[in-house]
Amino acid sequence: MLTHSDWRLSFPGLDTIAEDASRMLDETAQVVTLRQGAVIFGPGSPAENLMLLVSGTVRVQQLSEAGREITLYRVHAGESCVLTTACLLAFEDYSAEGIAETDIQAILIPRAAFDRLISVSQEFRAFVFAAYSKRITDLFMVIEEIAFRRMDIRLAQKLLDLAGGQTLLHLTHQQIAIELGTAREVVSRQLKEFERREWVELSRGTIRLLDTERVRQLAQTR
Amino acid sequence: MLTHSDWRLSFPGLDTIAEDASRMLDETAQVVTLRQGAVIFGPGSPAENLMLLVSGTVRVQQLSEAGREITLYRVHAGESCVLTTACLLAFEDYSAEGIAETDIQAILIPRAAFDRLISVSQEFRAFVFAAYSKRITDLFMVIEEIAFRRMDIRLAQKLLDLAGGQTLLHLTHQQIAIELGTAREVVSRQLKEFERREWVELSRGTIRLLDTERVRQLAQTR
DNA sequence: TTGCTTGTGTGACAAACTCACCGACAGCCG
DNA sequence: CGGCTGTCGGTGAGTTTGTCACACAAGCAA
Repeated sequence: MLTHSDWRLSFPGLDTIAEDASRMLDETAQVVTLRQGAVIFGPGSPAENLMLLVSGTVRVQQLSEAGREITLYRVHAGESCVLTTACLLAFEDYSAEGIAETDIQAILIPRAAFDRLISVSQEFRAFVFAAYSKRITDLFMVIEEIAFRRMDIRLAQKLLDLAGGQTLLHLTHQQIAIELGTAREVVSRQLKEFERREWVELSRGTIRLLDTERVRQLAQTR
Repeated sequence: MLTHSDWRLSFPGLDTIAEDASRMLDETAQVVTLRQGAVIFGPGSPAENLMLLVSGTVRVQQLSEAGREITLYRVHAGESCVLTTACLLAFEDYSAEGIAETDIQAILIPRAAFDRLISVSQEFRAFVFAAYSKRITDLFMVIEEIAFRRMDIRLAQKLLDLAGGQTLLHLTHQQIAIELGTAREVVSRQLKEFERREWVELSRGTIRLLDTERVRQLAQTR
């Protein structure tokens, strides 16, 4: 008997959930679609739901008072935006914000249902805490990177990440600067240096990777 | 009827816990005492318990491969070390480590009991998620600071924090550098500058605050 | 005393950030 | 087509922060 909720199959850990909890999920979860650029949560608009991302990606970023930004992590399809749940249950406001990087499809589980599910289902608890664990270690990595790693290495790494196997990147230097939490000029200068070494080719709004191997070597430098 | 477990009174949120959960806490929780300097969790020794700190403080720090360190946050009496619980349930290893900064007394709640309590008690859930919320916002603040704030401002702030109302600080420059995730020389130079301005008086292993007001003014600069 | 460990001071240089400004490019509109 | 406008990228100059190397001072023990 197949329900309309086969979306659950794409969330490792939720597919094996017990019968009663499963029904509860089906009854309370609602599917939503959001356009690229939509602000999912942020200062002033606290999260009211646990969000499970079915398709698309969400970028979570931190804003500084001076107007600078840094990308903390991304939520991909099959993952959940759990950090909001802490605030979801603790009623505390967030200083970070989540933005739909593409059009997205997501499942929303309201606060009350989340609490009930946590209570009822061991599998759901495991799912939630595993997601927590991943996010928190992500945050630790971000801290380690900005505190201890050189910009050129971080930039090389980020280029590879954002390229995702492709060789063509459609990004402005400013966008990359936000990814790394640095200034646009720093990115421009580093990219120019990479271009001098013939690792990349630059043109307005795009970066072409010419020598992925060299870039990877730099990225893996400790 | 007073049980041996009045420690619970010092944990806001656990004092009002329901009868059955309360009993479960009493039965499974064990009190431990640890000496200053003890490593509570860290790479290689994953946390096996939720820890509630009755007295003393725990410093949680991140180590870099290059051997540098940064203090992420502190757990004080009446707080819990929840971030370990994520890993506790998700079985994932930690890249940070927790160190007893003083002799400490703590309550340990084993993994299985933690899971049961989460399931059974709404109050316990609220307690845990509130603790999560606080830690995560702490981490966000750390990220904002190291990414965007000037060292002199951060140093001023840290001096006030560590002084805690006193005017005498027994710390080496190296220890402060670890707090801020920077190099010892940077701290030395900044402190020397503060001394030239007659905000502090330096001597081997101690710092005396002379003009707390000026230091506070700098710390509050945006 | 002498020697050892640990903590601090400092100069020189490299990396990163800030500020100011300029020119190049794309899109749009007359 | 030409000119306007907003965005994007390049660059020099000055400051802050991080790195390296080393010198010196304070405390402690033999």
